[in-house]
Amino acid sequence: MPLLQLPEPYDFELSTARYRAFGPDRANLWHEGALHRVVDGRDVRIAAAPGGVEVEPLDGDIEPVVRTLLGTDFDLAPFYEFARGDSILGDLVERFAGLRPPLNPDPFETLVTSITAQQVSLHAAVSIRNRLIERYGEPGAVAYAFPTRAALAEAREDELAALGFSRRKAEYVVGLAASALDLHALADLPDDEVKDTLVGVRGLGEWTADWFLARHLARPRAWPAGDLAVRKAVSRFYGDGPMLSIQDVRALGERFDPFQNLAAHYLLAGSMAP
DNA sequence: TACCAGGTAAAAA
DNA sequence: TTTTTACATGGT
Repeated sequence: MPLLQLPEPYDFELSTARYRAFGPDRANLWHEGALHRVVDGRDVRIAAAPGGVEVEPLDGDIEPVVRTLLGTDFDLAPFYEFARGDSILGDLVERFAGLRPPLNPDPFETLVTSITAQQVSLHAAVSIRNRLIERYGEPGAVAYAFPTRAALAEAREDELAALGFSRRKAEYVVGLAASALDLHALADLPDDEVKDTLVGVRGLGEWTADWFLARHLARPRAWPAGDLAVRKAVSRFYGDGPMLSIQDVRALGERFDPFQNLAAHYLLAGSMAP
Protein backbone atom coordinates (compact mmCIF):
# COMPACT_ATOMS: atom_id res chain seq x y z
CA MET A 1 0.00 0.00 0.00
CA PRO A 2 1.57 3.35 -1.01
CA LEU A 3 2.66 5.40 1.96
CA LEU A 4 2.84 9.18 1.92
CA GLN A 5 5.11 10.56 4.61
CA LEU A 6 3.86 13.62 6.46
CA PRO A 7 5.70 16.22 8.49
CA GLU A 8 5.67 15.81 12.25
CA PRO A 9 3.61 16.43 14.19
CA TYR A 10 0.53 15.32 12.32
CA ASP A 11 -2.67 14.11 13.99
CA PHE A 12 -4.87 12.55 11.31
CA GLU A 13 -7.97 12.20 13.50
CA LEU A 14 -7.83 15.80 14.68
CA SER A 15 -7.05 17.21 11.27
CA THR A 16 -9.85 15.34 9.48
CA ALA A 17 -12.46 15.96 12.18
CA ARG A 18 -13.99 18.69 10.04
CA TYR A 19 -15.08 16.11 7.47
CA ARG A 20 -17.15 14.29 10.09
CA ALA A 21 -18.37 17.10 12.31
CA PHE A 22 -21.39 18.31 10.35
CA GLY A 23 -22.51 15.16 8.57
CA PRO A 24 -21.06 13.25 5.63
CA ASP A 25 -19.54 15.40 2.88
CA ARG A 26 -20.08 13.69 -0.47
CA ALA A 27 -16.97 15.26 -2.04
CA ASN A 28 -14.65 14.60 0.93
CA LEU A 29 -16.23 11.49 2.33
CA TRP A 30 -15.26 9.78 5.54
CA HIS A 31 -15.91 6.09 4.91
CA GLU A 32 -14.79 3.12 6.99
CA GLY A 33 -12.03 5.00 8.76
CA ALA A 34 -10.61 6.68 5.66
CA LEU A 35 -11.08 9.91 3.74
CA HIS A 36 -12.15 9.59 0.10
CA ARG A 37 -11.95 12.23 -2.60
CA VAL A 38 -12.13 11.96 -6.38
CA VAL A 39 -8.94 13.31 -8.03
CA ASP A 40 -8.86 13.43 -11.83
CA GLY A 41 -11.73 10.98 -11.98
CA ARG A 42 -10.17 8.45 -9.62
CA ASP A 43 -11.46 7.73 -6.13
CA VAL A 44 -8.55 8.19 -3.73
CA ARG A 45 -8.59 6.56 -0.31
CA ILE A 46 -6.56 8.22 2.46
CA ALA A 47 -6.07 6.45 5.79
CA ALA A 48 -3.83 6.90 8.80
CA ALA A 49 -0.69 4.78 8.88
CA PRO A 50 2.50 4.72 10.97
CA GLY A 51 4.76 7.49 9.72
CA GLY A 52 2.20 9.11 7.45
CA VAL A 53 -0.91 8.12 5.52
CA GLU A 54 -1.76 5.31 3.15
CA VAL A 55 -2.95 6.71 -0.16
CA GLU A 56 -4.49 4.47 -2.81
CA PRO A 57 -4.03 5.07 -5.66
CA LEU A 58 -1.00 7.39 -5.48
CA ASP A 59 0.93 9.10 -8.26
CA GLY A 60 2.47 12.45 -9.12
CA ASP A 61 -0.90 14.03 -9.87
CA ILE A 62 -2.59 12.80 -6.73
CA GLU A 63 0.17 13.50 -4.22
CA PRO A 64 0.00 17.33 -4.27
CA VAL A 65 -3.78 17.23 -3.96
CA VAL A 66 -3.58 14.93 -0.95
CA ARG A 67 -0.93 17.11 0.65
CA THR A 68 -3.13 20.14 0.19
CA LEU A 69 -6.16 18.28 1.47
CA LEU A 70 -4.29 17.29 4.62
CA GLY A 71 -2.90 20.77 5.27
CA THR A 72 0.76 19.82 5.10
CA ASP A 73 1.57 23.28 3.72
CA PHE A 74 1.35 24.63 7.23
CA ASP A 75 4.59 24.82 9.15
CA LEU A 76 3.60 24.20 12.75
CA ALA A 77 6.94 24.58 14.53
CA PRO A 78 7.23 28.39 14.34
CA PHE A 79 3.58 28.76 15.24
CA TYR A 80 3.96 26.55 18.31
CA GLU A 81 7.00 28.53 19.33
CA PHE A 82 5.02 31.75 18.93
CA ALA A 83 2.06 30.30 20.86
CA ARG A 84 4.18 29.68 23.93
CA GLY A 85 4.14 33.42 24.48
CA ASP A 86 0.34 33.42 24.92
CA SER A 87 -1.05 31.34 27.79
CA ILE A 88 -4.40 30.70 26.06
CA LEU A 89 -2.98 29.82 22.67
CA GLY A 90 -0.16 27.93 24.35
CA ASP A 91 -2.71 25.72 26.07
CA LEU A 92 -4.59 25.14 22.81
CA VAL A 93 -1.54 24.07 20.81
CA GLU A 94 -0.76 21.51 23.50
CA ARG A 95 -4.29 20.17 23.55
CA PHE A 96 -4.49 20.01 19.76
CA ALA A 97 -0.89 19.19 18.89
CA GLY A 98 -0.66 17.95 15.31
CA LEU A 99 -3.83 19.66 14.10
CA ARG A 100 -3.34 20.98 10.59
CA PRO A 101 -6.25 22.80 8.99
CA PRO A 102 -7.35 20.80 5.94
CA LEU A 103 -7.35 22.87 2.78
CA ASN A 104 -9.77 22.76 -0.10
CA PRO A 105 -7.68 22.02 -3.21
CA ASP A 106 -10.01 23.77 -5.67
CA PRO A 107 -10.83 27.49 -5.78
CA PHE A 108 -14.25 27.14 -7.40
CA GLU A 109 -15.30 24.42 -5.00
CA THR A 110 -14.11 26.56 -2.10
CA LEU A 111 -16.24 29.51 -3.15
CA VAL A 112 -19.38 27.50 -3.92
CA THR A 113 -19.00 25.73 -0.58
CA SER A 114 -18.80 29.09 1.15
CA ILE A 115 -21.92 30.33 -0.62
CA THR A 116 -23.84 27.29 0.60
CA ALA A 117 -22.65 28.03 4.14
CA GLN A 118 -23.57 31.71 4.17
CA GLN A 119 -25.98 32.46 7.00
CA VAL A 120 -27.30 28.92 7.55
CA SER A 121 -26.00 26.33 10.00
CA LEU A 122 -23.20 24.11 8.77
CA HIS A 123 -25.50 21.09 9.09
CA ALA A 124 -27.96 22.73 6.73
CA ALA A 125 -25.14 23.83 4.43
CA VAL A 126 -23.70 20.32 4.16
CA SER A 127 -27.11 18.88 3.42
CA ILE A 128 -27.78 21.34 0.61
CA ARG A 129 -24.25 21.00 -0.75
CA ASN A 130 -24.58 17.22 -0.87
CA ARG A 131 -27.72 17.53 -2.98
CA LEU A 132 -25.82 19.86 -5.32
CA ILE A 133 -22.97 17.35 -5.59
CA GLU A 134 -25.29 14.43 -6.28
CA ARG A 135 -27.18 16.39 -8.90
CA TYR A 136 -24.28 18.02 -10.78
CA GLY A 137 -21.16 16.11 -9.72
CA GLU A 138 -19.70 12.85 -11.00
CA PRO A 139 -19.92 9.75 -8.80
CA GLY A 140 -16.67 7.94 -8.09
CA ALA A 141 -16.24 4.57 -6.42
CA VAL A 142 -16.95 6.06 -2.98
CA ALA A 143 -16.94 9.87 -3.05
CA TYR A 144 -18.29 12.22 -5.70
CA ALA A 145 -16.28 14.64 -7.80
CA PHE A 146 -17.52 18.13 -6.97
CA PRO A 147 -19.51 19.70 -9.83
CA THR A 148 -17.33 21.40 -12.41
CA ARG A 149 -17.53 25.11 -13.07
CA ALA A 150 -18.82 24.34 -16.58
CA ALA A 151 -21.61 22.16 -15.20
CA LEU A 152 -22.80 24.86 -12.81
CA ALA A 153 -22.43 27.62 -15.41
CA GLU A 154 -25.15 25.84 -17.37
CA ALA A 155 -27.30 24.92 -14.38
CA ARG A 156 -30.79 26.39 -14.16
CA GLU A 157 -31.34 28.58 -11.13
CA ASP A 158 -34.74 26.93 -10.67
CA GLU A 159 -33.04 23.59 -10.22
CA LEU A 160 -30.60 24.94 -7.65
CA ALA A 161 -33.53 26.45 -5.76
CA ALA A 162 -35.18 23.03 -5.77
CA LEU A 163 -32.08 21.68 -4.02
CA GLY A 164 -32.54 24.15 -1.18
CA PHE A 165 -30.60 27.18 -2.36
CA SER A 166 -32.29 30.53 -1.89
CA ARG A 167 -33.07 32.26 -5.18
CA ARG A 168 -30.31 34.72 -4.37
CA LYS A 169 -27.71 32.03 -3.71
CA ALA A 170 -28.69 30.20 -6.89
CA GLU A 171 -27.90 33.42 -8.78
CA TYR A 172 -24.57 33.72 -6.99
CA VAL A 173 -23.47 30.19 -7.88
CA VAL A 174 -24.44 30.33 -11.54
CA GLY A 175 -23.11 33.88 -11.87
CA LEU A 176 -19.75 32.93 -10.40
CA ALA A 177 -19.49 29.82 -12.57
CA ALA A 178 -20.35 31.74 -15.74
CA SER A 179 -18.07 34.70 -14.95
CA ALA A 180 -14.79 35.32 -16.77
CA LEU A 181 -12.78 35.50 -13.55
CA ASP A 182 -9.63 33.34 -13.52
CA LEU A 183 -9.84 31.78 -10.07
CA HIS A 184 -6.49 29.99 -10.32
CA ALA A 185 -4.73 33.29 -11.03
CA LEU A 186 -5.73 34.54 -7.57
CA ALA A 187 -2.99 32.38 -6.08
CA ASP A 188 -0.42 34.82 -7.49
CA LEU A 189 -1.91 37.89 -5.84
CA PRO A 190 -1.24 39.32 -2.38
CA ASP A 191 -3.95 38.90 0.27
CA ASP A 192 -5.55 42.32 -0.12
CA GLU A 193 -5.80 42.01 -3.89
CA VAL A 194 -7.39 38.58 -3.60
CA LYS A 195 -9.94 40.03 -1.21
CA ASP A 196 -10.67 43.05 -3.40
CA THR A 197 -11.15 40.81 -6.41
CA LEU A 198 -13.45 38.34 -4.69
CA VAL A 199 -15.55 40.96 -2.92
CA GLY A 200 -16.14 42.52 -6.34
CA VAL A 201 -18.03 39.38 -7.37
CA ARG A 202 -21.73 39.36 -6.57
CA GLY A 203 -22.43 36.95 -3.73
CA LEU A 204 -18.91 36.95 -2.33
CA GLY A 205 -18.38 39.17 0.72
CA GLU A 206 -15.53 39.68 3.14
CA TRP A 207 -16.34 36.52 5.10
CA THR A 208 -16.14 34.38 1.97
CA ALA A 209 -12.92 36.07 0.86
CA ASP A 210 -11.28 35.60 4.25
CA TRP A 211 -12.07 31.88 4.31
CA PHE A 212 -10.82 31.58 0.73
CA LEU A 213 -7.49 33.01 1.86
CA ALA A 214 -7.47 30.76 4.92
CA ARG A 215 -8.73 27.43 3.60
CA HIS A 216 -7.80 27.49 -0.07
CA LEU A 217 -4.69 29.63 -0.35
CA ALA A 218 -3.36 28.81 3.16
CA ARG A 219 -2.31 32.43 3.69
CA PRO A 220 -0.76 32.71 7.16
CA ARG A 221 -2.42 36.04 8.00
CA ALA A 222 -5.96 35.14 6.90
CA TRP A 223 -8.31 36.02 9.75
CA PRO A 224 -12.09 35.59 9.23
CA ALA A 225 -13.09 38.12 11.86
CA GLY A 226 -16.68 38.21 10.61
CA ASP A 227 -17.21 34.49 11.09
CA LEU A 228 -19.74 33.79 13.81
CA ALA A 229 -17.85 30.78 15.17
CA VAL A 230 -14.55 32.70 15.19
CA ARG A 231 -16.24 35.58 16.99
CA LYS A 232 -17.65 33.20 19.59
CA ALA A 233 -14.29 31.51 20.05
CA VAL A 234 -12.35 34.76 20.37
CA SER A 235 -15.00 36.18 22.71
CA ARG A 236 -14.84 33.08 24.90
CA PHE A 237 -11.06 32.98 25.13
CA TYR A 238 -10.15 36.66 25.04
CA GLY A 239 -13.37 38.54 25.89
CA ASP A 240 -15.14 39.25 29.15
CA GLY A 241 -18.74 38.19 28.62
CA PRO A 242 -20.71 39.59 25.68
CA MET A 243 -19.78 38.58 22.16
CA LEU A 244 -17.16 40.84 20.64
CA SER A 245 -17.96 42.88 17.55
CA ILE A 246 -16.47 42.05 14.17
CA GLN A 247 -14.31 45.17 14.48
CA ASP A 248 -13.04 44.09 17.88
CA VAL A 249 -12.22 40.61 16.64
CA ARG A 250 -10.50 42.02 13.56
CA ALA A 251 -8.35 44.25 15.75
CA LEU A 252 -7.64 41.48 18.22
CA GLY A 253 -6.27 39.31 15.41
CA GLU A 254 -3.19 41.53 15.32
CA ARG A 255 -1.88 39.83 18.42
CA PHE A 256 -1.51 36.59 16.42
CA ASP A 257 0.38 38.17 13.52
CA PRO A 258 1.73 36.51 11.38
CA PHE A 259 -0.12 33.34 12.44
CA GLN A 260 -3.75 34.49 12.30
CA ASN A 261 -4.87 31.56 10.13
CA LEU A 262 -3.50 28.83 12.39
CA ALA A 263 -4.61 30.74 15.49
CA ALA A 264 -8.17 30.90 14.13
CA HIS A 265 -8.23 27.15 13.54
CA TYR A 266 -6.87 26.32 16.99
CA LEU A 267 -9.33 28.70 18.62
CA LEU A 268 -12.17 27.06 16.69
CA ALA A 269 -10.96 23.63 17.76
CA GLY A 270 -10.87 24.78 21.37
CA SER A 271 -14.31 26.28 21.02
CA MET A 272 -15.80 23.01 19.74
CA ALA A 273 -14.47 21.09 22.72
CA PRO A 274 -16.29 21.38 26.08
C1' DT B 1 -43.46 26.09 17.58
C1' DA B 2 -40.30 29.17 17.45
C1' DC B 3 -35.61 30.51 16.91
C1' DC B 4 -30.95 30.48 15.50
C1' DA B 5 -27.29 29.16 12.43
C1' DG B 6 -19.35 29.74 10.66
C1' DG B 7 -23.65 36.22 5.26
C1' DT B 8 -24.92 39.11 1.44
C1' DA B 9 -27.17 42.47 -1.40
C1' DA B 10 -30.61 45.64 -1.81
C1' DA B 11 -34.01 48.63 0.28
C1' DA B 12 -35.02 52.00 3.62
C1' DA B 13 -33.92 55.41 6.85
C1' DT C 1 -23.87 57.11 5.17
C1' DT C 2 -25.81 53.74 8.33
C1' DT C 3 -29.48 50.50 9.51
C1' DT C 4 -32.93 47.10 8.34
C1' DT C 5 -34.81 43.32 5.76
C1' DA C 6 -35.45 38.99 2.81
C1' DC C 7 -33.64 34.81 2.15
C1' DA C 8 -34.32 29.03 2.81
C1' DT C 9 -32.94 24.64 5.37
C1' DG C 10 -31.87 21.77 9.47
C1' DG C 11 -31.34 21.09 14.39
C1' DT C 12 -32.92 22.01 19.06
